[in-house]
Amino acid sequence: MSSTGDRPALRVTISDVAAAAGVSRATATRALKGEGRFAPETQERIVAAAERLGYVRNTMAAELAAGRTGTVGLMLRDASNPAYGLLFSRLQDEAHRRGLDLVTVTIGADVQGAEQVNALHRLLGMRVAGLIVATGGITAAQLEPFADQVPIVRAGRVETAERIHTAHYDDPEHGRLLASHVLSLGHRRVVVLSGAEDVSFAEHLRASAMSATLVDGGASVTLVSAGAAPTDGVDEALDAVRDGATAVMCASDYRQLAVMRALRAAGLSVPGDVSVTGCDGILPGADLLGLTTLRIPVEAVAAAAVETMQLLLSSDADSTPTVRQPFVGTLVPGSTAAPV
Amino acid sequence: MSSTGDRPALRVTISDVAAAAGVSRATATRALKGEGRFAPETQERIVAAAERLGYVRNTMAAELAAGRTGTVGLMLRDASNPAYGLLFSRLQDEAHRRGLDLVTVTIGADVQGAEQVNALHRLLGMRVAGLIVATGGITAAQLEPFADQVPIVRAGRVETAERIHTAHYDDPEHGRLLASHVLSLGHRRVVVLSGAEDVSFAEHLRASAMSATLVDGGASVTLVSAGAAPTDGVDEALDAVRDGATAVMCASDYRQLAVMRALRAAGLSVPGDVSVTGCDGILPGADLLGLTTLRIPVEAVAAAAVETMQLLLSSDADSTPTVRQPFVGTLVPGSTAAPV
DNA sequence: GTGAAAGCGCTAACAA
DNA sequence: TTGTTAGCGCTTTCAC
Repeated sequence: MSSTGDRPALRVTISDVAAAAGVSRATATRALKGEGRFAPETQERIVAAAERLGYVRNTMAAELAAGRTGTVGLMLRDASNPAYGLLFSRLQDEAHRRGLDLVTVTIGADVQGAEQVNALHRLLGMRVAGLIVATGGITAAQLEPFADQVPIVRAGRVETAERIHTAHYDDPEHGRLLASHVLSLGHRRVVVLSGAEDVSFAEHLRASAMSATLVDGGASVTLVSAGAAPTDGVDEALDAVRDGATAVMCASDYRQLAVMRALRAAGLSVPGDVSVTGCDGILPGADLLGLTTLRIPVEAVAAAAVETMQLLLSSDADSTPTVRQPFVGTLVPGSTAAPV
Repeated sequence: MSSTGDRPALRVTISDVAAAAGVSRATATRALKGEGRFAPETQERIVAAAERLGYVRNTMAAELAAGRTGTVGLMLRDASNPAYGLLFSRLQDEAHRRGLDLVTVTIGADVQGAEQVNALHRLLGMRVAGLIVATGGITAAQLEPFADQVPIVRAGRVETAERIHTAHYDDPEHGRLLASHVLSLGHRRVVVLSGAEDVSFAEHLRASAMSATLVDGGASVTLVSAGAAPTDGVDEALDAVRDGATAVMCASDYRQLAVMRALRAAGLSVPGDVSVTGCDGILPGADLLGLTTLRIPVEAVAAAAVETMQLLLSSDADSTPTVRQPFVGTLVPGSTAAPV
């Protein structure tokens, strides 16, 4: 970028406005913010001048001088996943409703590593007033050092670290609900298809709970722990089906779709030959496909996360005990799972 | 990172780091940035001190002092729509690939109005180096005053205003491609279901092109201009079908889903009784539903938008002619549209 | 190679 | 009611 010298038009400062209105900078500040004391007609003049000049307050300078920040930072995971996109949207709505300004940075493809820390630093560097973390990619260890500088709320994923608050999906319960449903349909030989623990912690939690519940219910379980791609592990799942399994429980709707594609390609019918379930319930059109799934409580999590943040910002954060709120979604029985 | 008792919980400034390393602030700045002159071993000491103290540079102060900003602002529309979620994701990826930092603000539910301007000001207030606008909700008139202060690239939607660059979907062409497909299947009585012009400009463009192409092809067209909700106008579309129309062309996949639900509820089969098409092609699972649609070129638009921004940032922006790049997607013939 | 000093644009006491 | 005076944390000449 070029050095000093040229004159970007955006350099309308409050001094310009003050000069144009014939007052001091301090007065201009007050009038523009509508705080403190000033004559109404002075304000009019100042506001008019500001508008005429196209003045936009320099937030950096303002917050630097004021020593505080009005915005909350949001760390988001890749929004190409509709579940995250929706969470993003709802967080934003809720923040807006509560008068909080959100600024977002997202994490690139590399699940962990420098990228994450970089994004975190970008936000912290802005001296955000609080941090909402909606990505599993960043670890508690990376977050914790900053927990006493700024309130941190994790949204979506559970968190065990002290001082980091959460509003999260009750993934184990989701797994249980789905498994109970499958059991109630009479299935006793079930494949559980999930991302590995380090690939998707949420899927891991769901799958573990599914397996446990199924086993408790007297079913035999084939656990397929796969990679991040939805198609990973699908072949193994199909093998198990050919081997006699009557149901495939997927830890996410993405995997469920992949399984259904594969089954279709293999000439197997759903739910005739095999029942299939997923989890998330966010996909538009899931109803038309008849997906058996569990709708995760995105709205509740978003609302709770923002509410908690607001609480932390207004109260003496240090004295607030760590907030941990799990939310349970609702089972969506579809036509992809039927009695055995 | 292990915890230490002496960690200063509150803001560590560069002065602290400098003091701890026994140098001046100026030296600390240089060493930390790796620019300018400094002794390697001095740098080591400074970096070590910074790490030990948990120093995070205050971006606001840094950019204020330096008089420039390294980040590009992104204005985004509600990401609960997967098409926008994906665009968001790809813009982010591309920016990262090119070493641009993106900071995002999104627009709440109110399609136009103060909210939009507020978001715009938030970004401008941060003195972002550039602006990528990925929401139709903000008008050229609102953008234009700032076009000579900061480079602006609109992503996704076409733009006619001078000085505002674009990388956008060629919606009219998309409409044409879909309509040609429907014509080629032999349909001559077609319903076109779209959001009204002020509700979704993209849908409007597509629908207009569809209608024109259909009429040119000798078909008779019933144009249903509906509200924002996908279910709006569906009843009218169904009436037209009962009246003899053999195809319903929807301006978006969301509407297509709504139509298919309604048809199913009405006991009509697709494509037996009526063919249906949509547009977007982003929905996961669209293939399983057999949706006939058009996959919009999200990746290309994102890449072009970011590339253009980078160009504008590095070149003398004022002398760069307005860049306008339309991108055409690919037709996805599905099983929802069949010969008449 | 390093430090001293002068701000960036704004806000917040405290005077006037 | 308004202006004056200090900075916020950092960068950046320009001497040393």
